[in-house]
Amino acid sequence: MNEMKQNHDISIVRINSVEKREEKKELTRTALKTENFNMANSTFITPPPTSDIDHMPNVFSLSTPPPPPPPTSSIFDMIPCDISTGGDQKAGSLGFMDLLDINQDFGASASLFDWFNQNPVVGSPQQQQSFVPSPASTVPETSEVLNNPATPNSSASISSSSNEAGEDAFQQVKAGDQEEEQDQDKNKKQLKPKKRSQKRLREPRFAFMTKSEVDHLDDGYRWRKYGQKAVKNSPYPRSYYRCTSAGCGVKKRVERSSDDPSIVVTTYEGQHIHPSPIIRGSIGILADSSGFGAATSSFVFPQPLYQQKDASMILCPLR
DNA sequence: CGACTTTGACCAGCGC
DNA sequence: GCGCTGGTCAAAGTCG
Repeated sequence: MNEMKQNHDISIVRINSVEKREEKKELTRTALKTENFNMANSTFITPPPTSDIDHMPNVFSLSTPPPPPPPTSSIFDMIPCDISTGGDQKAGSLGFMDLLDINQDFGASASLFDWFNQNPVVGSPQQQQSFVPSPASTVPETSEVLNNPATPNSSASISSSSNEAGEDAFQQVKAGDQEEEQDQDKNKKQLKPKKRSQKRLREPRFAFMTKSEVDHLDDGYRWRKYGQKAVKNSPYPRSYYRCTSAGCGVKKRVERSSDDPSIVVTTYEGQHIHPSPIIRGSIGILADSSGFGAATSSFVFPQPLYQQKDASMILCPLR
């Protein structure tokens, strides 16, 4: 429980479903374009030298934070980060969904993905923030999450590569999702000849970093582990999980940061096509009130990781 | 006995 | 073409 009062870190990143290298190049370009968005009140991470950026797994521009949440009946403490003013970050009592402002109005968005789509980086420089990971933060190369674990103020970020190219790619992938799912089903059915001839398109991915003792955080969904691989330049293996719900192709990868073993990097890929089978606490309320978790929701955000005793996190916009 | 994990093998993509 | 790496498969093992 004390951990909840400690510094917590989590960052959430929307990952475009483009090939990793294209991602990297595009995002690098974006970062280079936006790296001068240094604001007086920002927690700005000094961009690395251009030559270093090539070696960075990714760089992201920070998406516009959601509008302030409406009054809520959540049983959780609602102490949302003051996004507009950079106010208190009383993360110790923040629920994960609260931190995400997920129980707020996502409008017509059926999902967080949709919401991200409808809320690209817009507006003033105060709203738009470049986010370039610190060179010291070398999350393993496959990690798409790249905030700085050592970011002061325990700040974390909802980040997205919300540049135009990224949006386009994201939209394209969304449009191709159904097709892809069908292909995946076909692949599953035609198991023996392990042919994956078609170039694999990536589903939209979210990644976040969690300070946690436990590798596999209980997010409310049921997962089946289907693989584990040693990660290059990291003593910690990466685990691969698939959602066990029939027809749900959501995957997640879990790995520990080699730099900070207390940080677990979780990457979600795909969209749940079903509500979470395990509704805890007020998440159901939150889900209902926001449309998240509804059967029609195309993506149900990971559930209350913060409720786990070994997990601690904070989610506030980096500024 | 079903659900899940472990683990070695396989495949695809990419860089050299 | 070859080797490396990430991602996935699937048989075997484990657990409740």
